[in-house]
Amino acid sequence: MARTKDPVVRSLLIDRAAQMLRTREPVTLRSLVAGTGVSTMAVYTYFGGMDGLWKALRQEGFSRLAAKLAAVAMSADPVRDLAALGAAYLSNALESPDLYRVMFDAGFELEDAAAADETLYCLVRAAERARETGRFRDDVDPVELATQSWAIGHGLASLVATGPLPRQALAHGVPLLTALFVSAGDDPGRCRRSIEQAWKAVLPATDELP
Amino acid sequence: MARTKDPVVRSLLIDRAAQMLRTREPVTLRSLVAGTGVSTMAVYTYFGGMDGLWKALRQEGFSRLAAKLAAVAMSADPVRDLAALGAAYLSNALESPDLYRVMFDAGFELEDAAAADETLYCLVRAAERARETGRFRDDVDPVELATQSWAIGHGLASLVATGPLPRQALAHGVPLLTALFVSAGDDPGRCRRSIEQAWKAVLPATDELP
DNA sequence: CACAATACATAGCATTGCTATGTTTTGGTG
DNA sequence: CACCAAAACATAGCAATGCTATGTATTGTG
Repeated sequence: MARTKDPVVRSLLIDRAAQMLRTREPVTLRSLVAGTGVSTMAVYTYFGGMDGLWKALRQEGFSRLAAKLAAVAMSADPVRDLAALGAAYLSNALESPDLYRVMFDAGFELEDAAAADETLYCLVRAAERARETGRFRDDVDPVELATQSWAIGHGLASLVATGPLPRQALAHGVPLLTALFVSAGDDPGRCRRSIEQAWKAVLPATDELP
Repeated sequence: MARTKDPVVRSLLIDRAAQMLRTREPVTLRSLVAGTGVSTMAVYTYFGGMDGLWKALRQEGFSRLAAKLAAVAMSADPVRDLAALGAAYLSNALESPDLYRVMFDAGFELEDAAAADETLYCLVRAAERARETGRFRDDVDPVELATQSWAIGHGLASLVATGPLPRQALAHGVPLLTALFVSAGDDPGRCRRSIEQAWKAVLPATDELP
């Protein structure tokens, strides 16, 4: 027996905040609602304050990342797929670096932690397939290998997104992932071919080191 | 024919800001100068504003990191030294994670960019030595290998410092660096021994995966 | 229809970073 | 040594920020 929240307002605010991040406008309480017709109180009824908005924005970032990873077509070559997921991760991070920074900001509190797990499990499943098809050794733990791939991807994405490394440095992902997958048991030549193939399909712009 | 700045005040403010970061107190203009006897204007005469303070704080973070890396004793085993530098990097980042986050915040503007280069050159020199002593192949570019080591270290440090991974995940550095250095030509068994030796000397707390 | 719970709008508060204004110190110069 | 201008220093006040308190309007339910 009360008024119900309008989900349109909620997603409108999140989308607008993401857009303001992309255009580098400072996202403040008043600038966020300016022009939308809603008042500042909306941020409190829907998110409980600015902190809640940032948390929801992190969630949105992980949801978009999960969608990008889910859109990567799996093939008969699980190592290629693993590299394609890594390249998609980098592509997503560099496509909207400010949202990526927000995703990994302090606290790392998410409304739904399953979204972050989902992104990791994409990698875990590909690693499992690589082990089942004999590309990786039997003693390789898919979760650990996926975590290590994540560390490589996040390291490159973060260093490029925050400035110290240029965009072309993303190409370091090829030798790094090759080294990791070869250490997991894959044949060096075959591994390199799988990875380079995936890289050019997903990150065609940055396929050469400076 | 004017008054000169007192360098003591400058370093006092930087040290106090670093201390407040460590104790998780919010670093604001007024809270920073509270209790120090100096007024808020000091932040403007010495740093030109809060942005300048953050920039100086980034510089301080890189200076401390450079000191930590310089304190790592070099040995006759360049691969061990390279791993020891990586472990020291992780150790420094996790010792004061808030300062580490500030170092890689937006913009990445430094007062003296040479400090950041210095940290990378520590790794480059070790990689060069590894190549000269035959541990790495001749076609290995020391700068590229150092950059790739940096990406691994930053990825792990960032994921642990911001929350998603637990402290024990730093141990992933061992298999990751091993994979990278083996891909550079080092003998697998010898490489693993060199890295584990360095790891236990610098990061004795986190030498096992969960 | 009536009511109460909740969304929504407005106004005001404490705090933030910053600037304008005045005061004091100090380093070079005749 | 006396002078003075330039710069450090102190204080007050401003616009903007996030938040809360208060009042109004809306709507789902009995």
